[in-house]
Amino acid sequence: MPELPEVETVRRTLAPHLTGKSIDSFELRWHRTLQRPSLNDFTFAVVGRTIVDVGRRGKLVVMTLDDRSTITVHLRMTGELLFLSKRSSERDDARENHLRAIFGLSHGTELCFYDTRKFGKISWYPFDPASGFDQHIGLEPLADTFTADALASVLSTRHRLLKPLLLDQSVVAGLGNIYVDEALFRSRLHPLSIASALSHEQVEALHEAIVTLLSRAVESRGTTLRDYRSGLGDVGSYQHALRVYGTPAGSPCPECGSTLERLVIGQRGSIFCANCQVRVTRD
DNA sequence: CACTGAGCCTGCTAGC
DNA sequence: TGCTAGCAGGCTCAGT
Repeated sequence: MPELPEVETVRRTLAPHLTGKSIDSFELRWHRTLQRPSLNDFTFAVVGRTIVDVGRRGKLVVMTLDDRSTITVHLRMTGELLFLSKRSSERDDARENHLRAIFGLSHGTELCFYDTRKFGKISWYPFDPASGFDQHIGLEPLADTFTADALASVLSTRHRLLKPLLLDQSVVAGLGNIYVDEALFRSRLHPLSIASALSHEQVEALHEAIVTLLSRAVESRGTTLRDYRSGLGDVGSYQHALRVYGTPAGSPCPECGSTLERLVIGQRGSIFCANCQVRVTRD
């Protein structure tokens, strides 16, 4: 499942190939992949424009066009954005039925959006600093502005369970189930802790864990458990560095050896060590 | 404000 | 071997 490091890797691999290319055509093969606006309006807005930047905000890939409007792509669970240097002839025939959208680009290239489970979304937003695509996106964990104090200020007012709060994209952007479980394990915090009850030292440990984890995962070009590929089709390698995610409940904790537990918290499977990870509930 | 559950989807797997 | 039921997961929306 692509989270921040995977999306950042997609962005980095696509950027040199997409920047400066113009969009010659757009083909939509699954209508719900296009979130907004309508197909007619989307096509009118993007065809003929040039891509001037490929950025990222949280888990969104953000392509800025020459009129400052933006195309955003959310990969959700199984989405893949692949750049192909030879239009259609390089496509994988076996996956043709998972191909949801195709941007025909200049120089005979194309950008394909594959998405097995059809959860991924493509949107277009006109340039508008007052109501852009990122109105409800929270702190950006790899930005300079993401400090321990900034994290403390968003946690301190929230009387919510820590894990669902960290998964909330309007609070911190880019974390998903894998990196939240890993960050909580590394910072020795129990997923059922109450966010507002954390001490400043505990927030600092959590901040340090998030930043270190995401930075290293980006360096490893992301985590490939099953579907994830970069913009050029390569797998990541951070799955080898995961400490608890993907481990079956009942396995020994890699830190203390006691039994790892699994709970469903906020409708998400969660793996943790009740011995290492302290449950902070006193507010 | 915080939380829960349904819905969106398909492929994999456990169990028969 | 072949079948089915259940699970996985990010996010949105409706309801409590």
